Amino acid sequence: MTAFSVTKIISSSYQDKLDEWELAVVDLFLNAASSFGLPKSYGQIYGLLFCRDQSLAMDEVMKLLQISKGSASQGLRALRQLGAVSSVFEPGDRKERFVAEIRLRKLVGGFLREQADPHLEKGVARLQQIEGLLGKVDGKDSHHRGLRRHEILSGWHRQMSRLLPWVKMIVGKSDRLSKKSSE
Amino acid sequence: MTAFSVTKIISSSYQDKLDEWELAVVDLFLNAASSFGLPKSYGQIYGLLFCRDQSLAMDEVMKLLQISKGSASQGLRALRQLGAVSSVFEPGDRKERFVAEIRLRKLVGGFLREQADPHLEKGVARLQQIEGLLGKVDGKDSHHRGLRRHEILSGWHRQMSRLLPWVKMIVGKSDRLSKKSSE
DNA sequence: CAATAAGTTCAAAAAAACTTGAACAAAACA
DNA sequence: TGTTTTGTTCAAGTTTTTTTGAACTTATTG
Repeated sequence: MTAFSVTKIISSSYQDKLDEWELAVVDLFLNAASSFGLPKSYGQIYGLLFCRDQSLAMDEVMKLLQISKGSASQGLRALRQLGAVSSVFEPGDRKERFVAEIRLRKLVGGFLREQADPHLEKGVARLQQIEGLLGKVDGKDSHHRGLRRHEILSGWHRQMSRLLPWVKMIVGKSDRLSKKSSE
Repeated sequence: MTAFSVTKIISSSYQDKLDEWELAVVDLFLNAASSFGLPKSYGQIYGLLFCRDQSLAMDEVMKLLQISKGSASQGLRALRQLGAVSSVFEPGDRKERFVAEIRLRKLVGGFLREQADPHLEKGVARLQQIEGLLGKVDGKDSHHRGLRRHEILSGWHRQMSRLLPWVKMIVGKSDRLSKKSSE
């Protein structure tokens, strides 16, 4: 390897420890990830990338956060799938490098697409299953009760389906506060 | 104890096993609870009560779902706290009995109040903490970057604070589908 | 082509979350 | 007041989830 590869040059411009405020931001996202039902390491990784102007490669993420190769690899993949992170390739470098998506609308949209939408789809199947089971029910009383519950659940499902598009619309429609594209 | 206490009379009108469709509904709520970050047993308990017209007492919930005293007690308490379940006292009975809240707006409202609102409040504190740490930062570069990130996070916080009231409004504002108050 | 580098996979270890049940407290009864 | 019923608490056990790291695949370099 050349003594002055792009990797070396770029890497050398980073410290191997975080500023205190960066640690606080990473911790903030760690907690946020937890409460969204995502692994903490995802939050840490996103938080780190969120703090940085320059893209980071996987090994830098590992070193800065002191997490394993496996966590870094899986976390970055999942975050990209969610649209929370995107990868860039610096020309002349083998490594894949990552940057955080900071437009809230994109983040919320990705989360809803990957987490909420699948649940709604499974909901349809479940409602049909319940409908099926209501056929072979013993008592007439229970059957009637079941039908009423099925109607209620269908109504909820419909309302949730209506709500999600609104959420996607509302988030990110406000006046700009910060200068650059934080939506 | 009197041979014909109210408890005995009420209890005897219940089977000790669920209909198939009820099992499916319980399972549906078990999964729903998981994906909202709540323990599965909370979902089961809510699902059971959701199926029933009559209120159930804790021991009946335990028997029907085959869960422990501890789970039943904690689950019912948490669900009441969330506004997903309310308790009623049949006159002349010592036991506390429970019914499910089936108005979606109440459910969503309770969930947001108990889960989302606290996070937003903690968020304020965290933003202040970060602001504080930005004071004692070494490099001028990092300081500037930190300020920009703080602005972004503040913007997100503001937007989320705006979103929640909308969600509470939108859910439950639709035309009625079922006859009785399922909102 | 061998050697090196980047990234993925997955079984096992570690950590976190949930459930259980026995001991305890509080209230109602007789 | 002593007994019984109802409900809570929490340490220990169980289950689930997350993380780790060694082995592996793929791609690049010399």
